[in-house]
Order: sequence, then C-alpha cells, then structure tokens
Amino acid sequence: MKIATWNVNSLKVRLPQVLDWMAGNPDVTALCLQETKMDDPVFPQAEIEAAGFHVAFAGQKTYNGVAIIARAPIDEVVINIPGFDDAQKRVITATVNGVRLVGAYIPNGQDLESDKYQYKLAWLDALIGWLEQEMQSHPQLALLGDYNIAPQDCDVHDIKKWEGGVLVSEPERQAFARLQALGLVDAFRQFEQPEKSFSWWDYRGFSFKKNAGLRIDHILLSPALAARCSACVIDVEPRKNERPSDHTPVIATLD
DNA sequence: ATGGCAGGGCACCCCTGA
Repeated sequence: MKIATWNVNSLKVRLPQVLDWMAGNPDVTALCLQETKMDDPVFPQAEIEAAGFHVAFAGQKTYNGVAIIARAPIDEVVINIPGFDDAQKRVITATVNGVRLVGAYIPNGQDLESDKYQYKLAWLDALIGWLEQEMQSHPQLALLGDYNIAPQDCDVHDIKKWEGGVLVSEPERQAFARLQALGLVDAFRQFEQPEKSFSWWDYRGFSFKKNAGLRIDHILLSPALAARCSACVIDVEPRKNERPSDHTPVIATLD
C-alpha cells in the first residue's frame, strides 16, 4: 500500500485535480489533505464518495481544514490534538488498513516575533506529547502533512534567503528532532534522493521553473512502519497543472 | 527592504500563506 499527503490550498479549486491524481495513483490507499479551506456543511463528501472513496474531514471556513481520502474504510477518527484546545482544524487521525494515519497541517508561524510563532511552538509541544501516547496504542503510525518546517539546510533552495525566519528556525527544527526522538523516521531521507528535492514552491517569481523551493511536507513513520517502507517520493507532476497548489504530493510505499 | 502570486471573504481591498 501507499500513503500520501498533499496540501491542496483550497479543495474547492483542487477537487478535480485530487480525483484525477487518485485515479492516476491506484496504489495509494490513503491520501491526507491539508488546507481544504471548507466548512463541513459544504465539504464535497458526495462527489468523493461517488468517485468510489471513503472520506473523513474536519474543516473550517477560509483557513486550515484537513481530510483523509481512502480506498479502504476509515475507522477511529479523531479530530485535532486531544487535550489541546484549538479553534483551528489542523489534525485528522484515523486508522486505514491497520495503519494509524495522523494528517497534520502544522501552523506556519508567520514570523519569529509573531504570536502565531508562539502558537506554532505550543502546538508542536502538544502534538509531540500526544503522539508519544498515540504511538504506544498504535505502533503502526504515520505522521503525514504540511509541517511548515524545513528540517535541514539541504531542504531549502537558498538558505541565505530563509535563515532567521520561520520554517528554518532552531526551535522549529528542535521540535522536528523531538518527533524523531520519539522514534519517528523521515521516510524521504531513508532513501537516496535527488539534490534539491522540494515539496513547495512560491507562486511568485517563477519559483517552480527555477526549482526555488522548500521541503516542508513530510511523512514520518514509526519504527514498525519504517521497517515496512520501501520507497518515498515527491510527485512534482501536479505542480505543473493548470491552477496548481503551491505544494505537491509526497508518497510513501509500505510493503 | 520590498514585492511578487493565489485563495477566500467581503464587497474591491484586506488577510494569510511560506
């Protein structure tokens, strides 16, 4: 089976691309979506189910919103981080084919002086604390999503342009390291990869054409899942679509 | 140092993203 993540930056705009992508990737058992930007009453559940998929979602208007689309039943759905009071819909967790999928849209943080940056760090604290427990009860666990963290300088097209800002700051990278300290493994870095592999490119300034991007979308796997993982790739094709999302899918293959 | 795209809300300029 394959599991995947994709920040679609509005499911209203991107639903046809998502359904096309699923049709073209028949091995993908479950796809985690971020930034659906849709409130639950207007979520396109009927269209997705009519295309033959199961779906679970937690949305809000304008901002955030997460969902899981799957070819198998979606069980034990949990919305947001248990015990962490959050008005924003950023996490959806569910079990598909025996794998515990945590689909997350980690806050951006805006800038290091912003309240949103403090929210990001507190949010990451809560996520780490909860995942530590969740991994106990669900050894086959994957954390997939838009982390808004570039873990290493090689995940940034031009570190000089980004250093000193969000996405690369030391506290954010330490949070990423704490996730790894739980035993979670960056699936992408388990395998040899092309240099300058990115998952996001700014809409402005022909960034995609210049490959001026960041690797901020990740799949982290528990030890039991990492042992089953035989590949992890970034699929840049959807970034070439008409009206693309600024992010592109990441896919992990589990044997 | 700034703005540049894109989406959505709201009513056309503003907020947010990364």
